[in-house]
Amino acid sequence: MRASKYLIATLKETPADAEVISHQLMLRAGLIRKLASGLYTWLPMGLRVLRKVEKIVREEMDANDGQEVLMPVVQPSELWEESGRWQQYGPELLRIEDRHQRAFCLGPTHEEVITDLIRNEIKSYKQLPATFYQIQTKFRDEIRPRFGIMRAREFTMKDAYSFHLNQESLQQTYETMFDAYSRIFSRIGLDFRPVIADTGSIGGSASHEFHVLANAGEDDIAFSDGSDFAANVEMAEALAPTGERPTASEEQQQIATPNQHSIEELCAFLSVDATQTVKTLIVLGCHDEGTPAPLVALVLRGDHQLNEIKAEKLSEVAEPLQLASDEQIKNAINCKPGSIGPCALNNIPVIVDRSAAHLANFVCGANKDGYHLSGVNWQRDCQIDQIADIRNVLAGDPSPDGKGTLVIKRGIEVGHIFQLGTKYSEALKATVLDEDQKNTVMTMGCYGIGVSRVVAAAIEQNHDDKGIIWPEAIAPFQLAIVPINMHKSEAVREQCETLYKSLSDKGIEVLFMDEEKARLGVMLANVELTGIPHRVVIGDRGLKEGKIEYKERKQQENEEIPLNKLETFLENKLLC
RNA sequence: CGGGGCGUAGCGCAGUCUGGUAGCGCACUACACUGGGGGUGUAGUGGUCGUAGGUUCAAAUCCUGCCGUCCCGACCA
Repeated sequence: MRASKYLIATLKETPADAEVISHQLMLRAGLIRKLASGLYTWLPMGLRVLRKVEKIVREEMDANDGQEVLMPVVQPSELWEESGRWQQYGPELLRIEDRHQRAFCLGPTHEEVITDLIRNEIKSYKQLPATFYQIQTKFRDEIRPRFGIMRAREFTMKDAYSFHLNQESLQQTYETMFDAYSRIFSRIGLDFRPVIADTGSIGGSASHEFHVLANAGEDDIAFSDGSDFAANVEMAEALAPTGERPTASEEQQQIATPNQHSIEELCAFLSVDATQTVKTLIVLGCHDEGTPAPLVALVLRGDHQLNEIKAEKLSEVAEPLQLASDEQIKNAINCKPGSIGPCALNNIPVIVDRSAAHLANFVCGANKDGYHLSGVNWQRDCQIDQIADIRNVLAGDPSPDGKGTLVIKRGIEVGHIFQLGTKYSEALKATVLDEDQKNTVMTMGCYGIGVSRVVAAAIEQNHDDKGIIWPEAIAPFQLAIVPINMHKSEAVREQCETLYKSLSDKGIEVLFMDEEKARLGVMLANVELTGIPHRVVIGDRGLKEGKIEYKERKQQENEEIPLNKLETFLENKLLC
């Protein structure tokens, strides 16, 4: 490609509304432009990168018996009514009407459509297992689109769905996909980790996320330093403290604590450590529609944070988790939220986190405004109805597999695989005839990759103060040819043209900075900003000495390559 | 959904408090000089000041509504 015929839309200054580095660099390098909140146009340079990611994903899916299809973005509401998600999904599902006032939505995911297709097309167990995938535009009306392409409303996703006669078959394909995903992200050149994950709104049982480790990530990932355990913090189990609970040695006392509400304030006021305190959260319990919600108390050690996902999974707790209002608390306990404790809560069930349950002689609210209790002990002073794991793990906690301690890092979720089971096949009655001529509901898996998000994640992980440093596998171009004073030197022009033609003919993707009179500094800055992995600078001075200057984007130093060996040198570097 | 910021040329911003000719830098066009890391000069192109209404002789500027956009929060217990 010749730069003179290519839109190199680089910006000198960082657009004011870009917060994270990948968003800034994608705008500055001229990969994307914003159309509206969460909606982006891919410019030529950016689209080349996106297509390369797609190509790698496609190759690995094809290599594992994935069959590519392409489903519509617009989907009829009837299918979503059938699966129950028309009600469940909430405002993230963008609903629209056609001219006949028929309801449709823009597809945020395609379980319904693929299941509908397959129930009509696959009738026999002999056709199973089968995996179908597409690389396609998804739309999710996010509460808060942010970080550019990282959390956009419209984005490119690879979604795959597998169909099976039974769980064993699903398990096999799940493992195949797990390996395929690992190969995909390795080939792209990312530092990633597969982690145990929650299934969220897609539903199902087993699930892994693939995370690219980067500070801009929106998820916390817990790793063991002593094994390969890795899980999303949402899912990482917090083990019960070992050993016996210390014995009760203090008497319970009521202390006046005027205007001390938060754990921090309280600890400072009483000079106690947060680990010797207990906080009590009042949430709504499970209830039938129309009846008033009962209350449930969740008790945590003062320095711990409630894990909403874990709490929601308790049968006593309403899903989604909802904190009781100040008024509900006032009515039931007759105090403000800042003074609640687990003692004498009348009929409110008390669910205690494992760590909090292990405390003795602790401090908690007195259920009376302006007072706390000290020297409190379980059983002696207050009841435990249930002990459960309801907190987030912290760095330094023991690993749930018993080996090592946990470290917490930020991750960008780029892939997610699920064992769906029969959630959708049952709802949509997707069955096949099995060996015994019985109708059997198919078992399903689904597998997603945020293709456009991968591009942003790659930049988060690979950049410096000059711009992007693309992994070779997804760089928009492999090599940039930068001439010096080409309009004044026929020799330079000839050398550049020859090299450009020869390498291009061999299939190497070359960007030839052929613009007349372009200044060297500008060209080099653009080549660096756009992250092209290799470059040669060709000028009269070097030609006279029979040398060409070569530099790799990720290296600091130039190399001098003898002119007569240049082509071989570059072919060795760039031809796979 | 709650809170806050911002909206003036493609980008980055000043001007708004205290109403009176629409500004600066980058980019872009032409020419000249320069020519091994975003160079210099001269001359230019480009703006319904987000939008609707109000106050006023006069509104980018004051008032009101709306829209857009970005950030933070949604755990005092």
